[in-house]
Parts: sequence; structure tokens; C-alpha cells
Amino acid sequence: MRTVEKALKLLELFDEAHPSFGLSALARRADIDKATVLRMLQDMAAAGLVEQDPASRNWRLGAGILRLARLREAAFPATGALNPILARLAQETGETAHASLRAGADLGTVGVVESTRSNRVYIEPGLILPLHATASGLAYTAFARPDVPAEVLARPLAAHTAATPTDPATLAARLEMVRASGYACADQTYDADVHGLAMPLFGPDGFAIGALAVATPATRLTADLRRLILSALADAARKATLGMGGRIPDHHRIAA
Amino acid sequence: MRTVEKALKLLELFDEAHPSFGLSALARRADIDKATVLRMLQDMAAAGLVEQDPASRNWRLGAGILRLARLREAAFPATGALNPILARLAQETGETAHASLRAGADLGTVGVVESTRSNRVYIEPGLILPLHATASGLAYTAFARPDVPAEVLARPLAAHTAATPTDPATLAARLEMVRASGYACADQTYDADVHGLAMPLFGPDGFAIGALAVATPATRLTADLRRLILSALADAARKATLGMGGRIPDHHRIAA
DNA sequence: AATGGTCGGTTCATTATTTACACCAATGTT
DNA sequence: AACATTGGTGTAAATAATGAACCGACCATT
Repeated sequence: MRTVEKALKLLELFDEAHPSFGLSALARRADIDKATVLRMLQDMAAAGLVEQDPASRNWRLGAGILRLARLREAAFPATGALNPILARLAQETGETAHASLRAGADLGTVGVVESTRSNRVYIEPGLILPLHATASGLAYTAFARPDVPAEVLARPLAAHTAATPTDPATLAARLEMVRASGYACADQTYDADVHGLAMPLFGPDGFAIGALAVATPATRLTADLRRLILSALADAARKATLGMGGRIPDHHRIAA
Repeated sequence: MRTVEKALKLLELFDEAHPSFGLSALARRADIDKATVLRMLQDMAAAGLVEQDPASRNWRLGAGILRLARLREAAFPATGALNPILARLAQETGETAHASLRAGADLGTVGVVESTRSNRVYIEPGLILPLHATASGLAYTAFARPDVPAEVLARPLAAHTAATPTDPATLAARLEMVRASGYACADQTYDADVHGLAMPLFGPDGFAIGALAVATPATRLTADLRRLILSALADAARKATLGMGGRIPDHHRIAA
């Protein structure tokens, strides 16, 4: 595998539960020799992507990322416009709302506003959403450039729960349903007990660049709540697309 | 040079004036063969650090950065606490306030609140501040772990203006002054016409991890304004350090 | 204290990856 | 229509990545 790719894959090992690693632990987890991992970390540290806590000698994500994020936002504002929309969406539906954008092979979560109810879906910051196993992933894939669904259907489709579509034909059929209805739903295909409803976010060229979604505890989703969510989601997705400078394709219709 | 390091150096070529590049342009600017640059970009795109605009085929910073930034903030909150402090600092002084954290070899700007006056200092998002040529850099370096000033003094010191200290002995003397006074000032050492006043931000171990600064047009800085800024800065820097979970060393005193 | 385990980090010969040159088709420009 | 530049590809040559062994430091047990 390409060295740069391998090095950057190390970044994916960091999540909320594992915000920092010792050298050996990281090497073990990545299944790469620790001498190699050390050199990669040092190179990434030189760019500010990671940094080493001087006391514990542990490695964590670096401040250079914040700098890059500011630059990206300045050039291509997204999260700034997204947050108030998410807040309103969460408030209107009473459920957890989140937004994600295509980043690398999958969708990366760029914004979350949680439901205020005590039984609510928690989405950890920066969670990676697989394209085939989440409502957001389906909504994005269905309306992305045509090469995206083609590539996704050719992937090995990992089963995250018993309901995850792992057969390309099944997945293709679901994508077709999403295209017909204008929204995606995923009933416990990624997390057990979580039901997701999602709609695509469009870029300037009229193809999807991400998705807006509402996640509910699976047992709570009544037909009424579903209607409420879909209506709020349609409005929010439209605003979000326009707020980011995207264009909704002329033929795009939502048939709830 | 290490491949990973070289690839990540490409990221530093992006700034507000150049938010996206064509392949050839980027290769030219980085002075690397374009075949090599292409592979690097593809690897970084797989991690979401960059992405290619499908229409123009230009490359820009990717959405994966936003995801990583969220993770970093969740694990190590910094900018969240910084922004209100910067806003107040800018309001109290009437000048542009900015915060930066060590990222790679230098300081990366992680927050800016501009002055509201018509003649004001503009700091572009994500600007990189050289350690030897800015008030923030001096404030950070003077109070960082001892190996930092040692390394900085051994660097080649680029002259950004006529006033930039390029001689290690001069720089060492200035650092000593900063240590004695508790703050750093830099009169047009980076940008002509800009005067910076800065104080260190401390990490949990009592060593500096970044800096808080106020930048004024050089002609406007009267003795009175200087006093006002230093007093507001001292308060803001203390709050910012504590807000980020840092510890101010017991012996730290500000002698304005 | 002595033991054994793990840690972060270094070294160096072997190997596999990266590199740069030439080349291609497509798209503007003059 | 000729020309230059673009993004991208394939190749042999050269360079940089690799991983096993090793080091001293640290930490529990024994």
C-alpha cells in the first residue's frame, strides 16, 4: 500500500473513545511495525496533524488540523451554515440531527445537534458513516455522481447489524427506492435500535456531496413522527444545500 | 526527504488567496514532479484531507479535515473557549485579537476577532506565524519547553521585514526580555506597519502551547493604548489558559 | 533486589516503494 | 491550423521505507 495512505490511515484510529495512543498501542492497532509508525507520526507532527503530549509521550490529533479547518471553512463554508439548521431540525423533531460530508471513502460527520429527550441517539463527534449501511450514506450515494454508486456496489459490503444490506443487488434496489422517493431510511442497518432518515445535500453541480439526517430510537418511530421528520428534513436539506452554495437539481422531488 | 512529510507540505500551499490548485500548478509551486504530486493528492483524498472538484478538476482542502477538527475539539477543547475571550479582547482594545497554537514547526492561527475600526489589521484564516518573527511566536517560544527555544535559535532565521531579528544572539536577547516582562512585542518584524503584543497560553504542564495576541497598525500604538492592551491581554490570556485546562506557572508575573 | 514485561526510541541491511522521464489524449490559445 | 498547457499513465532506475534486533528506562511482581 502507498506509504502516505498508510500513514493517514493512522488518523482514522482516533475517535472519541481513543483520543490518544502510545506508540506501541497505535502500532499494534494499525498492525504496522512501530518503527514505521513512529516515523509516520513524526512526519505528521511536522505538519501539525498530530502532536505528542510531552508528559505522557502519547500521540493525539494536532492543532494544525484546526488551522486547516479554518482555511477550508474560509474557502468553502459549510459547517457555519449547517449548525443553526441542525439546531432547528433537532428542535422541530425532538430527535438527534446530524450532517455529514463525503470525506475519503465514506461520509464524515461535520455537525450534530442532539435531541433533548432522555432516550436519544448519541452520535460521537467525527463518526464515519459507511455509505451502504446508513441512511445518510444511502441518501448521498443515490444522488452522487454516477461513478459513486458504481464504486460502492463493487465494494465488499460489511455487515454492521443483521439488517445491513450486504448484497449488491439489495443495495442497488434500495438506492433506486431512495432516488424515487427523494429520501433514505435505514432501520437498524448500522446500529441496532437506531432508525435513520436522511436526505442529500447537493453541491454546485447538482450532485450530492453529503447528507442531512435525523436519527431516532427505532422503537419510537411512529408514522406520525416519520411524517414530521420528513417534512422538517426536506426544509432543512433545501436550506442547507442553498446555504452552502449548492444547487438542487430541477427534477428533484420528495415523495414522502 | 520523507515522502509523508513532503506530501503533507503540499497542504501548506493552500491559503486564503489560493484555496484550490490545478495539478500542474501545485506541482510547480511545490517543485515536485506532477506524477508524484498526483499520487500524493490521491492518497490524501482517500483520507479526506483534500478533494477534487469534479467540474474544474482542481484540488482543495477536504471535508475530512472538518471531521478531524471536531474530534480534536472533543478530545482537547481549545477554540470553543477561545472565541468569546477573543471577542471580548477585541472589543476592549478596539484592535484585532488572535490566538494561535503550536502546529508543526510554527504557530497556526486558530481564532481571530477583528477590530471594528476602519483602519485595522487583517489576519487571514489559518495564517502561519513564524516563531522568531512575530509577537505570538516570541511569547510562545520564551515560555515553551526548553528544547523549543534551543531549536528555534538553531534555525535559519528568515527576514520578513527589515526589523525581523535574524541573528540568534539578538533573538536570544529578545526572548530573555520576554521572559522578564511576561509579554512579547514585535514592531513590524513580520508585516510592515503591524505592531503585535502577545502573551503565552500555557498547557497543563506549565509550558507554553501557543499565544494570545493583539495586532495594531504600528502608527496607532500610543503608550496609553499599549497599557490598555497589555492589561486586557493579561486577563484574557489567564482566562484562556485556564479555559483550556492549562496551568499558569507559579513564578509567572507580568511586568508591563 | 532481582525479575520479567512493557514502554518509547534507534539502528541498519534488505527490499519494495517512490520517483522522474517520456508519452498520451483532451482542451484551450494564438 | 499550429501550438501550448492541461490532467493523467506507464516504465525502468533510484531512492526511501521497512522490520527485526537492540537499547535504556520504567513498573509491577516476586
